[in-house]
Formats: sequence, C-alpha cells, structure tokens
Amino acid sequence: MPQSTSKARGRVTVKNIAAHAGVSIGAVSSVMNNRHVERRISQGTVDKIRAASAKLGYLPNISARRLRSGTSQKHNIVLAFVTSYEAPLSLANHLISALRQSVGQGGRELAGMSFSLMVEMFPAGQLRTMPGLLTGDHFNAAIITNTTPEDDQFLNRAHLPFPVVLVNRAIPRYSCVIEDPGAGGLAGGVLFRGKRRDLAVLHGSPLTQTTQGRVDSFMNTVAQQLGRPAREIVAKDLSETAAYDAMIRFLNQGGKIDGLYTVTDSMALGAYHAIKEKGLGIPGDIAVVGVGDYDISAFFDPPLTVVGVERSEVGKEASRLLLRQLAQGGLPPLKVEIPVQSVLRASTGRG
Amino acid sequence: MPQSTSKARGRVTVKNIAAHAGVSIGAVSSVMNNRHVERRISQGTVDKIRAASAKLGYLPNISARRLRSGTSQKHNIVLAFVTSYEAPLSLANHLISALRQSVGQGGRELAGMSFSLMVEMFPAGQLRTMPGLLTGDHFNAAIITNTTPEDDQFLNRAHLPFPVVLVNRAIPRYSCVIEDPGAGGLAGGVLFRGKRRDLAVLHGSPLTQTTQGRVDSFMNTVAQQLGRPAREIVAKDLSETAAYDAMIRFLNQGGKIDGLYTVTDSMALGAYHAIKEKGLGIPGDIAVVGVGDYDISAFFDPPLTVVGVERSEVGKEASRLLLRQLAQGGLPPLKVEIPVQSVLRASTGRG
DNA sequence: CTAACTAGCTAAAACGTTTTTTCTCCGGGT
DNA sequence: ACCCGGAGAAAAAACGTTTTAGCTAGTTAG
Repeated sequence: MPQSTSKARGRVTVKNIAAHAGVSIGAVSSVMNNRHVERRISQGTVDKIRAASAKLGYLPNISARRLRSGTSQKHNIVLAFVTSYEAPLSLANHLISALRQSVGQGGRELAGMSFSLMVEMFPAGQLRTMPGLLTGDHFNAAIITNTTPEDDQFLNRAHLPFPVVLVNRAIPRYSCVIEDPGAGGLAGGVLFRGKRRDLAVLHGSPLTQTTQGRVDSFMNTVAQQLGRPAREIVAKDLSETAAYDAMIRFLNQGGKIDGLYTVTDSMALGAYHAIKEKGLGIPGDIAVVGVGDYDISAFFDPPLTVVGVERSEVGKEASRLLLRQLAQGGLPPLKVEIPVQSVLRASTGRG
Repeated sequence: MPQSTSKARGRVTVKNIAAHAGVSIGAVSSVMNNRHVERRISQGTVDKIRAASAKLGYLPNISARRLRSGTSQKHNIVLAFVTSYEAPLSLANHLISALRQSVGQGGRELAGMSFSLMVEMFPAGQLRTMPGLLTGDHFNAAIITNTTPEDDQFLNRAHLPFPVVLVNRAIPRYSCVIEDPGAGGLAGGVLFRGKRRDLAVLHGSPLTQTTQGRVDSFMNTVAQQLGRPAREIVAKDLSETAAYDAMIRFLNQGGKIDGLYTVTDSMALGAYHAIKEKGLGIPGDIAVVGVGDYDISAFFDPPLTVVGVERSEVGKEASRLLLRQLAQGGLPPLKVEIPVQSVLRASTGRG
C-alpha cells in the first residue's frame, strides 16, 4: 500500500523532484511536458524522474507555467463573472455568451490580447471573503451580480483594484447595468388594460434591490391608476415552493384578486400551481404577469405574459461597459438602464 | 479627445511604465498596489507613475502577480469545469457546489492547498481549440461535460496532461460519472405498470451519448415487455420548440399512443404543449415520463413523472473522483454509474 | 562636527516554470 | 596525438511581478 504523496510538505515543485531524483530542474521540466525525447533525456533518467514525481505527488504551479510559457504571446486578460452560489446560473449563460462575443469582435483596443473567462462564486452575503477580490490577483476585471445587501455594503466601502460592472445593482462609484425601474409599472399597466382591478404583487422576503424596484414601481402605478393600493403577498423566498405556499395561504384566507404580478417567473410557476389547485382559472379568474427570467415562460400553461428585459441586451451592455473600462482606465462610472418590454401571452388573456 | 492607451504595442508591463516615468520598477509596483504611503513614495512620483500608467493603459499580468504574491501561501490548485456554450448551465450549479463542498471537507491529502474554481466554455464540437487544454497551463484538473461526438473523438485521441473526469460520457482512458444506462428501461417499466401499451420515445437528432443510452434502454425494455417496438418521434434538437413541432406533426399524422418517454424535460414541456393543444389529456390520454433534468419538473402541469439521477449525486461523485486523482496520480480510470430513481407524479396518473 | 536618523528612492532577490545555451564525456576518424 | 560530433545533462536566462535590503542626501541630535 503506497503511502501516497509521501511526506511532501506543502507544495512540491520541480526543484524538489530534481533534488529527489538527483537531476537538474530542466530535466524534470522536460519530462513533465513529455519533451524528453527531443531533449535527449535517457530512459533511465526519465524513469527516475517519473518515480520521484509520482512519489512526491507533483502538481504544477499554473501561474508559473503561464507566466513562463505565455511569453511572446499576446497579453492574457482574465475576466471574471462573479455570482453567488445560491443564484441560478441562467443569467450567467447569457452574460458569458455576450462577453465572449464582445471579446471576439473587440475593436482595435482589444487587438493583441487574449481573454480567459472565469466564473467565480461566493456564498451569498460573503462576497468580501472571496479570494482575489481585494488583492486583485485573480482577474483583471469582473462582472458582479446576485449580491445581497451585505455584499452591496461591502462593495460600497471597498475600492476594488480593477474595473467592475454590476448587474442589477446600483452602487455609487460603480458602472452598472440595471433593468428599467419601470418594469413593475408596465406590469401594472398590462393588468389594468386587461380590466383587472383587484391587483396583488407576489414577492419574496427579504427583497433584493431588483425585486424591490419591481415591487415599488408596481405599487406606485397601481395606486396612481386605481386610487387604491395593491395587495402584497409575501413568500419566504423566491422559490416555486415558497410562492406556492404563500399563494395558497392567501387564497385560503379568502383573498380575492383578479390580477397578479410576480417578481420572478419561478414565483409565477408556484402561484400557477396554487391558483389551479384552488380551482381558479388563468386568466379567467386571475391574470398573471411575470418578468421573463425563466427561459421557458412561453411554455407555462397557460403561457406566461412577462414584462422584463431582453437578457441578451443586459449581457451585451455589461460586456461593453467592462471592455470599455478595460481599454481605457479612469473613466467615470456609467449607469445603463435596459428598457423593459412586455410580451403578452395567454396568462393575461391575450396572445 | 485622448488617443486612448496610446501606442502601447502589445502588453504594457511595470517595466514600461517605470521607463516612461523615469522611476524604478519597485516604485511603480508600490503605487499600483496603493502601497505608496507606507513605502514612502513622494506625491510627485506617485503622480508621474499614475500618469504614465493611465497613458500606457496598464493591465497587470495576473499570473505573475499570483506567482509572486502567492509565496509562503498554500499551493493553489486550479480546478476547471468545462462545458459547451450551448448547454444549459443547470448541471453546472450542482457540480460547482459539490466541488466546492468536497474541496472544503477534503481530507489530509488536500490540507495545505487552496482551490480556485473556473468555468471554461467552448463552442460545441470545438473542444480541441480550447486554450490550455493541451498545454495544461490553465488548470490542474478538469471536469468535462456536454461534449459532442466530435469532442469525444478528440478526447479519445488526445492525452490531456492533467486529471480529468467526464460527466455523462464514457471514453476509454478517462474516469467518468454516468447515469445508470437503465434509465430508459425504468421509464418503460413505469409506463408499462401504468397499463400503457402504445408507447413512443421523443428524442432529438443527432443523439448524444447520454440520450442515445436513454433511447436504447427504453426501446429494449419495451420490445421485451410488449413484444413489439415503441415508436420513435424525432425532433430537430432538444429544445421545447423542436419537441413541440415534432409532437404536433406526429399527432397530426394520426399517431396514436398512450405513453410517451421524452429524453429531456425540455422536450417533455414541448410535448405537453402539443398534446394539450390537440385536446388530449395528460395522463388521461397520454402518460408522460421525463428524466428530471429541469429543476422545475415538479411544477409542470400536471407535475412530470421523471426517471433520472439525483444530480447532486453526480456532482458529489465527479468531485470525489477528481480529487482522488489529484491527490494520487497514476490511478486507473474509474467508471461510476449513478443509479436511476423514479419520481412518480401526476403525469403518469400517480403521485 | 560627527553620529544617528529619516525620506525617498533604487537595486536585487525571489516566486516556479520553460527554454536555450553551455558543458562534459566518450568513441571514432585522420 | 588531434580534432570532431553527438549524446546526455547541467546551468542560466527569462517571464512580470512584489518585497526586502540597501543606498544617498538632507536633517537633526549630541
């Protein structure tokens, strides 16, 4: 039974292996890269090195390797997409594709540089513990999203040593891409024009910056158009299950509405379940509007009307902002609002 | 209008800036890291350096920075999750969380090393063009998934210079985690026990290794239990829309079935749409079984019965395999099959 | 008027690689 | 005996940083 990786204290480098095998560092490197034949290393030496490497458990240092062998290549830029473990990666897909595309067609500024894209995740609320954030030794620029209020506070205080673009968060000194704050208002309008008069908004607790905005503008618009406030139905979180529970509770308590706005599509799905279970019809009894963050909202039954941003637009803008800051430092932060569009489908009786 | 980043040919290093500002390299570094006060750099010099840096457009070399400042720290291992741009990232969430957890509780082998997790994406079929794959200068180990047959061919020929675990692909020389190949059979059994006798499988074209397996075992089981083959309904791809189209076409041509197995949940959703549109009931007229790859299959209407693997299990096993190979090189490849479970819901008349 | 400090900087070492250059043998031709 | 060529390996240079030690004026204390 091999004692595995032996006593190798901490890290094992080519130097350790060289010493252990009684050869030079260069020889070890050649063998590790399978260059031993063209470098004319004898079989005996190769075997010695292989044995030492296996015994000590060698793992190359990626940074050193890149540093050395990236010579005469282009400048390699590391871009990070930073999100929390808890958030779904659905937006990530769009953002990453957009980033890659922007990078691909990047103008003269970007010529002569190659890009690596990494996704770094942090536990919600613990952004500040993410390695490389403050030291700047993990990436050259970052798109940060799905932060909690705690994380926002941290960002507010911190001064990150590289360009940053926030998505769906607005914090002073940072460039950001956010959805048009009027999203909720648009939803209210859709329901109002559909002759719905008893409206409610279904949201989670605590509210994130984005969902807060959606709720606020909905409430304002409704109050203004109807002269009385909409109901608020509060779920534990943003999950389907929580939405279902909250909705069932609301209906059981005799809550009567004919129009519902949910701040995420996942909540709409949970609400659908509850509404149907109580024998009510969509949109007959209750019209529902979501926000278009699920890619499959068109396949809900009935298909879900959504008011929301074109997510590929968010990605495009975020990449553009990031690359702009990368190409030219010291620019003032920019705030881009992505306009909201409504897609009318059967859940509001149209489409 | 500033000419932006000036003539800076290729990469700009601290050395360039130092030369441009007429100071030493060390001074530049100190200023770049905002250490100028404790390092006692005069304001004038700081300004000169800042100006030169802005003019030239300095971007630090991350590799060099890590190499240098990672000293006396633990050995930093870079783990990559490699997937195609086209695939949904839903599995990624599970895998990344599992990896992180395994890493967190890693045994004595892993003590004294820190881990970075990166997600690298490649255009489907172009895995071989991914930088760092063959040179091994991007990560120390990788989990690779969502490869196309072309990519598989490449993997078959190539000899990657680091530990690799494949997910849902089996290729000689590699460790892999795959779902129990009997998934389709289980689906057939569920439908059979539900007294369904006219069965079909809905799949995309071309078949991936995983969906091929699902189809095959379904067809085999059906042929064996019923004595006659199931129908095959072939969609253009795996999307909801393609599934909807294929299903509508099938029903329009008078196709008669009472049980349907779809090789992905997205296809089930498209099929739902088509079935309902033709006035048929689920499960009354047609029972449907999916595979549990959408997180929300429980919220389909009716909730979708699925046969599939526990995805957190896949993540756990893949991480385990990867870390095992990382801790001790030269181990023979291992093939782990994750057992399939069925979750009975209303789409097959139970639950 | 020298000794000791300080401010402000430069020079140099180190991080772990890869690659190129140099060195040392040693067996054959003249 | 002399040079030559080649195999095998060691030594050294380089990648772009960060950090530490060291140097030089100028200032202050004794």
